[in-house]
Amino acid sequence: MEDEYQGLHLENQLCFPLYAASREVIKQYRPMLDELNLTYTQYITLMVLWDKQVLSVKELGKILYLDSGTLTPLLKSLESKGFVTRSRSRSDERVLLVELTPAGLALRDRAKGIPGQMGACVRLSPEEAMTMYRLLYKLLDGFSGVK
Amino acid sequence: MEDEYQGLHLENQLCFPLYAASREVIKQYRPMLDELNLTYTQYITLMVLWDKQVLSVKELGKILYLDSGTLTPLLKSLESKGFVTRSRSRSDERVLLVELTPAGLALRDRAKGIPGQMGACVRLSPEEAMTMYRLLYKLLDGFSGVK
DNA sequence: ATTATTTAAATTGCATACAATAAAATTGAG
DNA sequence: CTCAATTTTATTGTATGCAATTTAAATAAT
Repeated sequence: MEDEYQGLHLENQLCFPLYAASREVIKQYRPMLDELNLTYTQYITLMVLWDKQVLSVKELGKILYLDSGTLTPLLKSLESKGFVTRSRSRSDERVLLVELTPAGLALRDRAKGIPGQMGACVRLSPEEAMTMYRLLYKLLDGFSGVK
Repeated sequence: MEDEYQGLHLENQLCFPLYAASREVIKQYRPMLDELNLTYTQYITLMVLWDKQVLSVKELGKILYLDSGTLTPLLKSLESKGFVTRSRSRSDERVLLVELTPAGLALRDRAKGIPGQMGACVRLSPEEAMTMYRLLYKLLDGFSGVK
């Protein structure tokens, strides 16, 4: 006796725990990020900038899987907080360059304890975390270009 | 030579591929769900109702990890589309009961191919998918109650 | 029974996400 | 060169997410 709707049960989905876990993890960040006056999306945006210093919206979007519809207001918010500057490229006026300010750079020091704190509240062994990491990237990579 | 900001690199995060993969997976659903006039969140809500038929907002929220701030407008939208009814419980007027309509039930038939289609576009072996599934639930369970 | 507490939804306000469209600048074909 | 196609952001509109507050109903304590 087959259940023709077998696939349509929440507990048989991979997408659902992915979606739920993503949101729960982001919730765990909140108390830490509140102290820095950052949201999670702003935090990962700064994480990219701490590495690169200057970046176009396009490049940022490619790295974060976000488009200008999300990034434009987010970057304006980071700008209003004094963490980044936004300016047009001289060589191509279409391109908006996002650059870290000294205040934005200084935030890195206040944020450096966060990964450790998050690691502590995730109940996965290092091996499990690494396995999940690899599988998540494999899943992500599997979508690229297929759009 | 230690990098004191080692933890603050996007590629060293578990949260980021989780967040990105979740959104990319949900994007893959869109063309299929558009045909049913459903969003992803509405889809998983119906998935619960296809199992239970009647449920309070509270119970639904517990299952989906969502609160009334998200569910109230979502359920009103599903109601306006004719897929669910919303009514107060007789025995406790605080409780709002959500119930599937015949049209909502009928959607299940049009949706039954979706899990298979999604499975096909996820480039993970069954074993990998199962491993990820288990790890995601382990991660999720690790947060319960720690709030 | 009356009041204080608790509980379930709804509401409010803010910040994403993202599709679709628009606007401005650049590039490329003829 | 010149105009059409392309590229990069910005804007618009819709739908979440979620913290915080409010409202209404039920329960508990006295």
